[in-house]
Formats: sequence, C-alpha cells, structure tokens
Amino acid sequence: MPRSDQIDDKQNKLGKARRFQGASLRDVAKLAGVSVKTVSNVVNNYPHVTEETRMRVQRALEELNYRPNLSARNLRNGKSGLIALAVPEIDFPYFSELARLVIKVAGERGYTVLIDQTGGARDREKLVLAGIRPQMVDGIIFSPIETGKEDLLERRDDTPLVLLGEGATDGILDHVGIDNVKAARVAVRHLLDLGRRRIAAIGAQPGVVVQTGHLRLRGYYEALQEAGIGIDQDLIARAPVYHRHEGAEAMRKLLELKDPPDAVFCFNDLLALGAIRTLINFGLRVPEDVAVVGFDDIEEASYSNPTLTSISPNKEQIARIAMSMLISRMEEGTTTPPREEQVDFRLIARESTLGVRCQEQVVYDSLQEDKARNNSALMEG
Amino acid sequence: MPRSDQIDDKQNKLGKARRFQGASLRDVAKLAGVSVKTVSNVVNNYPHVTEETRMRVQRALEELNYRPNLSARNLRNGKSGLIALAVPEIDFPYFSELARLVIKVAGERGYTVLIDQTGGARDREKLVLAGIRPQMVDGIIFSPIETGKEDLLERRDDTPLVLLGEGATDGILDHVGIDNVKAARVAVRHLLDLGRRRIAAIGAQPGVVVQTGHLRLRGYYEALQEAGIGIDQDLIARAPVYHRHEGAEAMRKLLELKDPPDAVFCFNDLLALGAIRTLINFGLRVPEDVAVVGFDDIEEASYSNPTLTSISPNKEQIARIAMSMLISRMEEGTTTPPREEQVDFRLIARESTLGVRCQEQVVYDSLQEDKARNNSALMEG
DNA sequence: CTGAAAGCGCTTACAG
DNA sequence: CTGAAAGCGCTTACAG
Repeated sequence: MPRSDQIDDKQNKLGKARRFQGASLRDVAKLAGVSVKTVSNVVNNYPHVTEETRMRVQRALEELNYRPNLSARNLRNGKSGLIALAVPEIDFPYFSELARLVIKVAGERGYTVLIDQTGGARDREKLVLAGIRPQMVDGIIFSPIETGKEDLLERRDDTPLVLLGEGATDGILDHVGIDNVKAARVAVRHLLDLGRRRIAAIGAQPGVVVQTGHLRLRGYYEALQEAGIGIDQDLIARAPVYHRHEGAEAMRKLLELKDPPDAVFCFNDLLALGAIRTLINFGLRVPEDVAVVGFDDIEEASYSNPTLTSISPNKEQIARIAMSMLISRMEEGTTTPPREEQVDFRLIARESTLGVRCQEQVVYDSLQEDKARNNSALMEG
Repeated sequence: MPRSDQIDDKQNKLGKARRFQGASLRDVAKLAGVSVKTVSNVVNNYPHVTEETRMRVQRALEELNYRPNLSARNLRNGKSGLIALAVPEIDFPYFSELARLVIKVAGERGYTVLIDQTGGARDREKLVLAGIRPQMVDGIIFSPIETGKEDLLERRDDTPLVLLGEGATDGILDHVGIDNVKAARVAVRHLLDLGRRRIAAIGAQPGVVVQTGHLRLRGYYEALQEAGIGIDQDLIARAPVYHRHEGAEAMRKLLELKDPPDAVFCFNDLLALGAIRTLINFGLRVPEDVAVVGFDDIEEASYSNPTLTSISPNKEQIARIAMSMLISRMEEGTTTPPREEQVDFRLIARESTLGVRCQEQVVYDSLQEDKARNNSALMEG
C-alpha cells in the first residue's frame, strides 16, 4: 500500500503553481487500493460496502485528511448549498437579529448563508435581483428598501428568491412580512387609549409608494380617523434612513412646533431610541411629557431607559417561513404562483408608554386578537 | 445562426431531472458560431479578440442571459472567492458591526463572506478549526470564545485562518486584536481619575486562561495596584456570557454588598448597558451614585441614556488588517511565521462617567498616547 | 487572433 | 459489492 507521501504532488502536474488542494477521492482510492466509486460510497455513507473495505477506506481518508471539494460536488450536483441573505446593512439590529435566525434555520436545513449588504441603494438592490454571484447561490432571501414593482417585473434571473418585509409586492414574487397597516394602527391606538391626542409619526418616506413607510403611515392615518382626530401634517416627520440619528433629528424638529406632540409613533425602534435621546436632552420626561412607541422590538427595546414599547413581529416565524418557501422553490422546483405569507405580531407595552417601573405587557397579539391580555412578564424579574 | 431555443435542453441529456442551469459557454459558443475559448476570452475581458467577434459573442451572451457557473470556475481555479466569518452570534452588536466592515472590505477585495455562528461553544468552534465547509471557503476569519491554545495546536486543516479578538494566541496563528490589558487599565484609570475608589469589574470568566476576560481583569488589577488600592474579590463579578442580562444580574449582586461599588468597569458594552438598567431600576443615578464604563463602543453607547463611556477599538482597522493578512496567505501563499497585529483604541468618555449633558471626550488615544485630549465633538450636535 | 483538448474533483448510471 | 468511464462548466497551455 503506497504511503501518503508518495501521492504525486499536483503542483508538478500543473503548468502553473496553484494552492495545494488536499487529497482527492482518487488519491484516497489509490491509497486504499479501491476504486473512486467505492470511496465516494463510503464518504457519502451509501450502503453496499463491505465492512472491511469501509474500514480500509476510512483509514485512507484519515491518513490523507480528505476533505471533499465542494466546488466539484456542486458542479456535479448542480447546486451549491449556499443561499444569500441580502439586507441593507447587517448591523441594523433588526437585520442582525433576523440574520441570526435565518442562518440558524438555514443550517438546520443544510444550507450555508452568505450576506450581501445593499446599503438600501437601488442599484445595489438591482444587482441582487439580476443575480449577483451567478449560480453561486441556490436561492436568495432579500429584504429590499428601494426596489419597486417595476424592478421585480423586469427581473430575468431565475434564481429562487423570497422577499422580506416590503409591503406590496403584488404577488410578483414569494413574500413574507407582517400586516404593516394593522400593526401601525394597533400602535397608534395604544397611544390613543392612553389619552394622547397630539400623536406624531416619524419615518414617513419620500418618493416610492410601495414601501414599509407608506404602509405604516396608512395605519397611523386609519387609527386617528377611527378616533375622529384630524391629521396634522406638521406632526408627520420624514426619515430617509431608519436610524437613531434620523430619529433624534426628527424629534428635534417636532419639538420646535408651537404645539408639540404628546406622543410619537416611530416606524422602527432605532428612530424611537433616537427620539427618546432628544427628548431627554431637552429635559422632557418619557412618557409623562411625550410617550414613544417603536416598531421591530429589537433586544435593545427591553433594556433602554426607558424601556421601549414596540410592535414585535415574530422574527423566527419570518425566518422559518422564508426558508420553507425558498426550499420548496429550490429543491422541489415548485412553479406554483408566488405565495404571500403574513406572520404574527404583538404590541409589547413598556415604560416608554406605561411609565417608569411598569411591567411589560402584551397589549395586542395578532394570534389572539384580544386586547389587553396581560402577559405579566414582570420586567427585570 | 441557431436560435436560442434550439439549444438542446440539458434535462434530456441527463438521466435524472435537474434544475435547469442556464446557458453554458458551449451553448453561447454554438450560438455565436465561435469556439468556447473565444467566448471565455470575451467573458473574462481578455484582449486579442476582434471587435466584430466580440460583438457577436456579446449578443449571444445577452440572448442566452449567460451567467458563469461559479462552481465550475472555482473548481478549475482552485479557489472559491468565498471566506467565512465565524463569530459567536451575528446579532451581538459588536460582531454585527464588525461583520459589516468585514463584508465591506472583503467586497472591495473581491471576496464574498459567509457567516458561521458558533454560539461561542467549544465544539462548534472546533468544527471551524477543523475545516467546516471544506474547500468551500478560501479562508476564515474567526473570533473564538472558548478555543484554547491546545485547540489551535491540534489543528490539521490548512485553510488560511486569521484569529480575531482573543488575547494570547502565542504566535500559533495570525491574529489581530487590541492590547486588552492596556485598554482595561486605561478604563479603570479613568474611573480613578474621577475620584472613584470602590471600582467593581463585571465580566470575569471562569476556566480557561487564554481569554479576553482574563486580560481585561489583569488591566483592572494593574490600574488599581498603580493607584495603591487593594483588590476586593467581592467587587469582581463573573459573566459567562457578555450580554445585557448577565450585566444586569451581576450589578444586582454587587448592589447587595454591604459596601457597594461607586463605579463599575464592564468588560463589554452590553454588560454595561445591563448594569445601568439595574442601577436605574434601583433608583440609583449614573454616574453620581455609580459610574459605568464599557468596552467595544457599539453604536448604542452613543445613544443610551445615559450615554456610555467606553473603550473604542478601531473596528475598521481590525477588518482591514484581518483581510490583508488573510489575503496574503490565500493569494500569495505566504508561509512566514504567524503575525500578531494590534489596532488602535481610544477611551471615549460620555455621560455614564462625566455626568448628564456632558460633551463626549476622547480621554485616551493609543495613537497619540497623550491624555485628556479633548476632541470636543459636541454631543448631539 | 482562434480552436481543439485536457483536466479540476466529484457523482452516477452502467456493467460486471 | 466494486470498477471504468462519462460529464458537470470552466480555464488554460498548446497548436495553428
């Protein structure tokens, strides 16, 4: 039996030097004195291999520290086992929390996740749709910001793709999200229930209509209308990016109004945390002077000071459903019309609306559809 | 010239049905009436192609919507253009901020990043060292938690790997980090300078010695010793995981001491934010009653209430150096001894030590080595 | 400037 | 139960 150091060095066989790739099936087969097929059988745990042969092959695999070449395997199998998660920026807490779950769920299903950061820029998002990293990934989970309906319709690439978060994709592609309008309505209604009447909104977005910001704004309108309160355009603040800084800026402007708000509904938690920062800088009390509600329920919402009332979408459900949809396209090649799925959400009330030292309360649960159910998870134990 | 729909359907040529892979170079060559080599030349922008031929090929590429098969290209080239970033959990703010930068820098250098989450568990970390996803990635950037020196020495896999964050890797592998001992010393000295004398530490870790926690604790000891203050073991709180919850718990225990601390140095920002949450719940004022310093300078530190004084490592520098080190191993096959690089860090003092409404100040900058330089970035504009 | 052919490492009918 | 051979799609010396 040849020793491992007698295996020809591939560097010599190739014209050009190349990083040594490790042992191949052929090397192992040679060392074990069997055919490549048999080694492959052992590696892939196929039956029909004599125990003795198996042992011999195992030893050879060990000795050569064999590692299958995934590029070759993928080429042969026509798939890579890789999916892309395309998000604006991975360090937005909402996206990093979602990414953790997507990576976890994908791992359970045998997939590896690579991350694409679009920065929420339309041209980078178009690249995602056009098939960035062609045939490197079997599928894509995509959380767009600026992508519009036209962009989706123009798409030529046929890599399976599931959309996340956006509101109206009009059944062009598989999509999983939450009922943004309803969630926003629930959030604003909570403020109304607490007696607030001058309720501001932070996070309206200029331009494109097919967007999260638009839907949440609609929910805001509907809640106020239901309560018979007129819309004051001065109370609606824009935010091109949903980050702390923009929330702080927007709040500052709202405080300059001659009749400033007594509550503010922010279209995500980062905006809300920025807004709170401004309120505190101005010496105002939250929620006594201004109550604040956020959206996303990132972990920080449970620890900020004050803790933040927020709409809490079921993120694990988002990850699971997105992955299931994607797998059914990737593996089963499903060609049914695009599916639209909505996940559960809750409104979790905390100090920023209930007051200091209040217990955390689940004020609304889309799963239960009954209000004021008190989950009584005593805050901080 | 044959039309695209005359290209044989591969499904028929293969025994088993398989997801249609799109057009290959061969298909394009056939359609354009040239050889595969010529198409390859066009695709890869090689010179020596007649303008006319190039046009013809371009048109064929367009018509068939050709996308190179990266598995095949990688197989042929012996590399994948993929690197793995292995971190405990992507949604720890420090790691998501780092990931954003690594993905950005990698992209600039032509690499795609896939994420491995180890959960900080030793067996999962061992898998990373052993070559999880064999030959799928050209290199690995690895931020270990429980990996010890023995694990590094045992490693058989030869995929280029750069370690992040850990303190003492004893030159076994390339490593980039900061001077943890010194940074911790700077942090504690800051508290001493403010007149604090009962300074607690949160984040000591049981077990393994080669760990961040150990080094930061040493810096804490050294600072106290320099100031002639004895060590009180009661003031040293453990934290198995560096998360908000553990910080809150640890702080609670410290407050139960008959002689509670007047300051606390937390080994990362999340611990500090958890600690602050507890302090506020107990009706204590930060920093008047207890001053708090964190470590990492995650973005939340600039917006928390109070804003958080923290050690700020140069994360972009970490990402850039790690990527450079990795590339020199991957592309140049450098076989020089492992390198050890330390990046700059600063101590940025904010409200949690300076008091409410104080300006943010750079109290220490390892690059300048001069104290009390006032950067005067007026907080909140 | 272009073409024919080999080979990267794998899996899989097809024989035996 | 095992082997010989084809082919996934690409790149690259080697000819011409």
